[in-house]
Parts: sequence; structure tokens; C-alpha cells
Amino acid sequence: MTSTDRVPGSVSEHGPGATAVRPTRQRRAVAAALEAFDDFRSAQEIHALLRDRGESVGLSTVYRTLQTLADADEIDSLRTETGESIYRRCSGTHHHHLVCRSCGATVEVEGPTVERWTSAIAGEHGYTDVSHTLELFGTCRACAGR
Amino acid sequence: MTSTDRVPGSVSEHGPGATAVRPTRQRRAVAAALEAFDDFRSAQEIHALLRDRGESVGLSTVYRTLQTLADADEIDSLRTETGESIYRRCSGTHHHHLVCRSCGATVEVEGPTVERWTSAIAGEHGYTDVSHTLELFGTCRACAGR
DNA sequence: AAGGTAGGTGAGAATCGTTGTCAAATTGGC
DNA sequence: GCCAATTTGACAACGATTCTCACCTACCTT
Ligand SMILES: [Mn+2]
Ligand SMILES: [Mn+2]
Ligand SMILES: [Zn+2]
Ligand SMILES: [Zn+2]
Repeated sequence: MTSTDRVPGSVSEHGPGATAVRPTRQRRAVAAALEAFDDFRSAQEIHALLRDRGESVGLSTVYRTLQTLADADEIDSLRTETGESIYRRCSGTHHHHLVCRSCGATVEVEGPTVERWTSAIAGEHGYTDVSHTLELFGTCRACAGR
Repeated sequence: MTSTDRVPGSVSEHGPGATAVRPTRQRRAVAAALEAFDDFRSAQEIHALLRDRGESVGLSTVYRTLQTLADADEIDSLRTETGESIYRRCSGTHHHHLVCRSCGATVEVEGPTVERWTSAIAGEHGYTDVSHTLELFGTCRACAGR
């Protein structure tokens, strides 16, 4: 699982005009931090973790890196109720999340049913180029037992 | 549609301990502003509208009122991509939104299919007390035609 | 290997939506 | 009217995120 040394965001294009994305120490560190977590974390939390680990990375850089990764769909991001952006490594396929409100435990869920429903609804109303956001929040088994 | 004069947030309880929610000019103004719009608006936009109308209401009050209304499920609220909270009057039943990214035109959609799916998924994973967020974004017919 | 350059970094300042403060104003019940 | 509880709003404070910009660094070109 942690086999590839591929640097997040790296684009192996050739010739002139290729957008270079450099595998810097900072980008590797952020990517590694994401691997260390199983649940969603904020940019600030990741920044703090790296600082503690002694691999300090500037806060601006952490923000930039996370956004770049999210834009490239290499990590998932969502917003907490308080409007804070949180990030998590994710599988490559389209999916949604079932998150424990109490401990943050996250389960990736797929929903062909929902995917079909969303396109159908959008079509009925004449909307095109449709995207959707769907997140489930609840209390996981562990947290339910006090 | 604009028949009732019921003040948003009003709770008609009796006896000692009843939490009074007063129908002030400010609260009426915010409620009226929401009726004037058909799509989602931010607290600041509503504040500006009221100011222009000459029914100026303090920004803090606008924020407070909108949040109170949203907490009471009397209006819908969601977050833009930039993290800003926007509000809209809504029907009383549980529903979701299909919003035009371009002009903001909003359609309320219901989805027994989705509701069923979410509880099923949550149950399968042992999550209880589940809630969900689901929003659809697309381009409406009008905006699609240039 | 040296140099050139586009891309990357980070400390600190700036944004900006939102929340907190608190004295003054308003409301509803008596 | 009178009063206690509630509400208001100008203004300060917050806090997450973004911007600035001088300094680095990876990497391509001689
Ligand atoms: Mn989906
Ligand atoms: Mn639903
Ligand atoms: Zn949990
Ligand atoms: Zn539109």
C-alpha cells in the first residue's frame, strides 16, 4: 500500500510546456502525514504534526499542497460544520463518506443507486453538467457503546 | 404563499419558563427579505438589501436571526464552495437542492430513494443517529443556452 | 560542473466572513 | 406606566485561509 514512491501531484509530461510539479521535501512530508492518518484532518493539524515530527513545513505550504492534491483528486476534502476544510487520503474511485461525529472514524461508501438518482433528477429538471456532494454523519458502533 | 403573518422563530408556549421570542421589526424585516428572494443569499447580501430598502438592520442581528431560523428548520442553509453560509426560505418537509452554478436558480428535490439508501448504508456499518447532507449543482436550462 | 530559470517556500501581513462584547433600546406582562 | 428579560448594533476580536515577496531549489541547458 505504501509501495509507490510516486510524489503526489507529479505529472510526468514531456517536451516544452510540460507543467513541472517538483517532488520537494515539503510535499513528501505532507503526503506522508496523510498516510499516517485514517480520518479527516485539517491543514493546521497536519502542520502541527509535521512540526512535532521535526519535519516542519510552512503553514502556507501545507495549505497549498493540500489544495493541489485535492484539486487533482488525489485526496478527499470536505467541510466541517464550522466551515473548516479537512482532508484525507482516499481511494481513486468516486465515493462518499460515512463519518462518526464523535471520533471521526470514516467509511468510504459507494452508491450506484444514488449516482443514478442524482443524474435522473438533474435531467428531469433540465440541469446539465451536474455534480453533487453527499456526506453521511452518525455515531459509530464503538462510540455508541459509551 | 405570503399569507401568514407568523413571525419566524415564534414559539407559542405558555406558562412559566416559556422561552419568549419577540417579533421585532428586525426579525420581520429579515423574514420578509427572504421571501423576496427565490435563491440562496448570504447574510451580508440580506443586510445590504435591507439597508437599501431603508429598513436597516444591524449585521449582527441579521446573522443571529438567520441562524436562529436555520436552527429551527424554518429556512435552509448551505455552504458555498468558498465556505460562506447562504440561506433560503424553504418548504417544511425534508428535501435537498438542485442549484444552478451560474445563476443560482434552485429546485427543491425529494428523494425517498436516497433517504432509504442512506439509512441502509449507515445501518450496514453499524452507525446510528445518522444524518446527511446532499446537494446537487449543475447548469440550468436557461444558462445552458448561453 | 556552472549557470539560468521557472517553480517552490515561508514568515508575516492582510482578508474577510463570522462571532463576541456590552451599553443602550425595546418588548410584553403586570 | 414600571420593570425584568430580551434584543439590538457599533465596534472589537477571531480564526481559517490567502496574499506578498524576498529568498531557495530542482532541474534543464550549455
Ligand atoms: Mn456520488
Ligand atoms: Mn435527504
Ligand atoms: Zn466513533
Ligand atoms: Zn442558471
